[in-house]
Amino acid sequence: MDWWQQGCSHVTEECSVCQGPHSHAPGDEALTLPRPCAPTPMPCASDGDQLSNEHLQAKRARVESIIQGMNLPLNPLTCDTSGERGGGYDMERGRETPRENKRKPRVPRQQQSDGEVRRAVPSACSSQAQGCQQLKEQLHFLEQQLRQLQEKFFQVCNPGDAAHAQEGTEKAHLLHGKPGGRLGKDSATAASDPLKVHFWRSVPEAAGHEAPEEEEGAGDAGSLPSEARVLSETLKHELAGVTSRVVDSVLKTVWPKLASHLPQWHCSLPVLREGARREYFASGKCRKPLPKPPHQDVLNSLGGAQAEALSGASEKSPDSHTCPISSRGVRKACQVASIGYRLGMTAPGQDNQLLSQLLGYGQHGSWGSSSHGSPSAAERGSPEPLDLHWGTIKLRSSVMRQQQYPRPLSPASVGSLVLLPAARAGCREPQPMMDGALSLTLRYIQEALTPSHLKKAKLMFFFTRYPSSTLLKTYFLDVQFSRCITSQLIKWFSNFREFYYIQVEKFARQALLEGVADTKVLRVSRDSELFRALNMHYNKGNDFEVPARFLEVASLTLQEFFSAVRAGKDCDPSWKKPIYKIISKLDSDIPEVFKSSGCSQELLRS
DNA sequence: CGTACACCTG
DNA sequence: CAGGTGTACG
Repeated sequence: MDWWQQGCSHVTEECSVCQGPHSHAPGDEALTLPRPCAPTPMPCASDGDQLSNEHLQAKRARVESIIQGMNLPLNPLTCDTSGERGGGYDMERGRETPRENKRKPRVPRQQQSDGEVRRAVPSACSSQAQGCQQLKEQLHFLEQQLRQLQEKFFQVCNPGDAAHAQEGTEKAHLLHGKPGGRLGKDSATAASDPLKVHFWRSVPEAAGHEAPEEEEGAGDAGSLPSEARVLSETLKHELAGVTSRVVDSVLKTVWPKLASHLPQWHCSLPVLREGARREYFASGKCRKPLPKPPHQDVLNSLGGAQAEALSGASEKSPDSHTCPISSRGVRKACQVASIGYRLGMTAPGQDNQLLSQLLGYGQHGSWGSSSHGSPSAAERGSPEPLDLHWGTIKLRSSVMRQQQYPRPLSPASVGSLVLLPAARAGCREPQPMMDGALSLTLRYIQEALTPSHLKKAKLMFFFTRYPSSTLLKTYFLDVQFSRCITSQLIKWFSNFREFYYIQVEKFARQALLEGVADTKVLRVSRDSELFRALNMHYNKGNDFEVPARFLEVASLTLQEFFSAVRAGKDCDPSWKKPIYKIISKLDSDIPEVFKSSGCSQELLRS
């Protein structure tokens, strides 16, 4: 139906850069140790000895890699710092002045200066005591995390489990390849299939499933070949050491800030950005080839991710998080996150939250449900704060963006939108389990545009056909603007306009052919064909009440086209320009509700 | 040179 | 809807 090829909203964009590398093991680039063997094929039952030996070797190498990686000096690899760091974008905003060029006569749509940032000042209440308590919890969690990782490793050391793991990986590949897999479905499927669970969910996450394995894994350490034993001991040591170092480092770095500005401490945590995107792609909505599923084994990725997270945590480049785009070399670290794995964790909800922050994973599936020991949580459609609803989006602590301001979602305002479902309280806070102070510190800024943003943009088109980038920034507060994001949004509106003008012109010509004489009769009403076409495009679900003003604009556009064509102006190559100019002045203000960060989310649901 | 835009194309 | 291209600015 649509004039463009349907079926691929390609919402993200920012970095086509990371696509290639997805297919190979992230660990390889990030870590220095070479891997002795390529991922071994499934061992045949027969030559078990040899194979398991190789297996061990490989594993050992990987473990060493992990360790190596962890010890690596916090290399600056968090996404790029190349010239185009996010910081520069604000420069664009000076352009508030409408450019009255010929090309695009812009309407001086004065932005209510009120739109000025209202910083959500973290309540001064964040006392040190509180912060301390939180830190303690975090540390505790980290420890658990570490233990988990160790156990996981031992588990993998066990040949049986190794095969198991691989199998899981393969399954995962299939899952990845399956288009149209929606989050809900994925998590549901995962829940029903142990193997998938094994892969998709954070290791320990499936606390229910894995708990036994953990013990088993730990117990098996004794039965391991001496070689492996040594290895395990070494690993334990290293891990322990690394953890304490990291913890110390983090604390040292963060504590000062913490005292004055509690949320700040997340600033030093890098964000791996690929996860979300992969999620989105996985949903089958992108026409670009899905990023190749991970070809490395679980251990490797665990190591990579872990190392990255850790090193990143102690490195505290304020810019480290700002990698809107490209920078291939540095990207790898991020790519690690694109693999669907999650580090295991046994800790309850709050910790999941933390980890997600640490690793920057876009969480899909539902940690919440598993951490609650209730697999049905996700299925029964009572989304945990972090799950499905937020699943496809890239999460990030807005604190990391000094420019952005934490803005509590406003269900109230969302509700006032003429949208179908009422705002869900659930999406208001990311984390219920978390103690108040901490949860207050977590706000999420998406780094990529999502389908919900698209939808929102379309609705906004009813009000503005020529939004300035400034305006866009004002209305898409929940996205981290980068050059790419901005361009993409601009492009969207450009596409909207294109469609709009094409439609109007079509109907104008049609009217002409039908012998319409009086321009005045050309009115776009809610039941006119033209309106239907437009509404279908920008408001598919018809869940938004199109403002009357838009009808007027459409009418005027129609009339303009009509007269122009009738006057034979369409011979002039640029005969539309005058029309564009006129229309560009008809933008109206966009309702404040669209500023609500919850708005996008709500839109997605309808 | 970078941005924004229209136009064309897939 | 995204890419690509050519144009028109500042």
